[in-house]
Amino acid sequence: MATKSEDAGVPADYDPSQFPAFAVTVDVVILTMLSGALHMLLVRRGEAPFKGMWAVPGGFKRPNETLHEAARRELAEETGVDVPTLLTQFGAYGDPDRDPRMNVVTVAYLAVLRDVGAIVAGTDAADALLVPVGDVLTGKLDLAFDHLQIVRDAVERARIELEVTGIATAFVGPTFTLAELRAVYEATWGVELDAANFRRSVVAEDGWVIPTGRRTQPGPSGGRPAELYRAGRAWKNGGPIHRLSRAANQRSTDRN
Amino acid sequence: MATKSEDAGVPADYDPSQFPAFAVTVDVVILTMLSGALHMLLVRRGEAPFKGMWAVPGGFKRPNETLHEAARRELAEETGVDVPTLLTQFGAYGDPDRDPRMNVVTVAYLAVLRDVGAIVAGTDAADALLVPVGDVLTGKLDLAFDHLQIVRDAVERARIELEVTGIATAFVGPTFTLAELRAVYEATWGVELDAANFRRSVVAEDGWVIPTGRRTQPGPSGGRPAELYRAGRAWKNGGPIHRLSRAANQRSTDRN
DNA sequence: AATAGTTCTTGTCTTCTTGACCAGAACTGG
DNA sequence: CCAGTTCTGGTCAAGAAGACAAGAACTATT
Repeated sequence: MATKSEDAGVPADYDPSQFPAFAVTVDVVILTMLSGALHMLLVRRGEAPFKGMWAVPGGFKRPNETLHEAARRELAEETGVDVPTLLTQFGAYGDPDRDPRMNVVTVAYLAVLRDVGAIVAGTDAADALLVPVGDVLTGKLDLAFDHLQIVRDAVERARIELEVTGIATAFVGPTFTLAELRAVYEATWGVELDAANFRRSVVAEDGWVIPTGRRTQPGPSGGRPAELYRAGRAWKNGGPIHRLSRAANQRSTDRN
Repeated sequence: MATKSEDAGVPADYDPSQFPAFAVTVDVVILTMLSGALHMLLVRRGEAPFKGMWAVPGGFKRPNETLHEAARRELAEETGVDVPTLLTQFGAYGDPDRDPRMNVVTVAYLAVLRDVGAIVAGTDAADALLVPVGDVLTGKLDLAFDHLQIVRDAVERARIELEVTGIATAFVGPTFTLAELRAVYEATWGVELDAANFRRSVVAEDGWVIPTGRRTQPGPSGGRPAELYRAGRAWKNGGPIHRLSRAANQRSTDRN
């Protein structure tokens, strides 16, 4: 492959058989819901470059593991969680200058967890931190390397996954109210959804959520107690809630 | 990052600072429409391993180029086309045994072209070939390395791109009939669409296709001559045609 | 030239989904 | 007991999607 040599911009002395060596790392963007807002896990770098800065957790891929195994290992090392509800590869990053030391290509994964707060605090509270995703995206908190771009892509991917796989139940606890579930969509998509219509769509999707029969204690502000549900089966494609209505679709042309 | 060492399965003597070296390659799955069916470009391998077998075109990433630049270079080397209508990264593959010689991590790109047939024939007809994607997916034609999986993922990505970006016009020529455009959807998704309803949806999406006023010559079997359109602007999210109707959505649970 | 066959285009009709909104139910606190 | 809050259930209208029929414009055949 690539045996033609007359193309412009290709150095004549370039010999593909002497391939250049790269370091390969795996970075894992860990998302979770915390008090109604989307949060992510960051770690503080202990070494140069970018020593002391916050970064997405990650590390070198080992020769005898797959990329997915490497991502799972990194996730377990950072949080102790070994079976994430969602662990998806969403991008590879290999700009020549992304690491000042050497040529590093990183493969980025998205993990969605529930109750990561307590876990993280117990594991490595000193140099790990859960921050609102908004603080990262707005630049209030700046990250090492090209990790800002990686986080941007991760969030965009999470938005898509939410729509096409209906993975919202991955964000919440083992039992949840429909209001909690709705908050996942609202925080991730930055929209407001009508509670009544949301309920109708969700329960209509047969088998996606299962009523437990129990109820919550109402919050301090009162209100009717909500019914508790647990997650049913997930969808391969097509969750119950959709971001772009057909009408809004027309108008979404002139956004961004 | 990854400074904890008490986790199970982590060799105690593992030192991340001595990172292992990988070769990084870029593979480009090139899709196009040919006589109503989805086709892809394959090249014959000239060297071991898998010498003589068909494979997805690709090659080593160079230290001073980005992954995207590498993909574009490979595409140009294989087809001579330098400005593809779509060039999207869709996956990274790094299983330890995917290349028997050494540790190779490959980053895979999807390119969608029009009129690639003539171009390819003129460039390197000897060891390049346009084959129906179906022949690859069904295993009628088997590929080197893990390229079958890469092609599977590429096609799945193309299906999604078709829906969310409305990139169908990338497959057809500079001017086209709505029947040709419909064939893109039908071939990619494996469905049949009602011609009347398709037309209605497409022209309703203001600015997506632009009528030229001209008409085609009818085919040998007669028929009313079709109006010719050219591509308008593309969509960032939400094309005019959608794969999963809400009703079909319910039933798509038990597929695959 | 008349007719049949093919393909593209236009129009109608029904069904389903979506979004908006209202009212009742079940709780809290004063 | 009452106001405030939150959840649940219902109605209603606008819009989209799919099925289908019919007309328009061409080729080929008789």
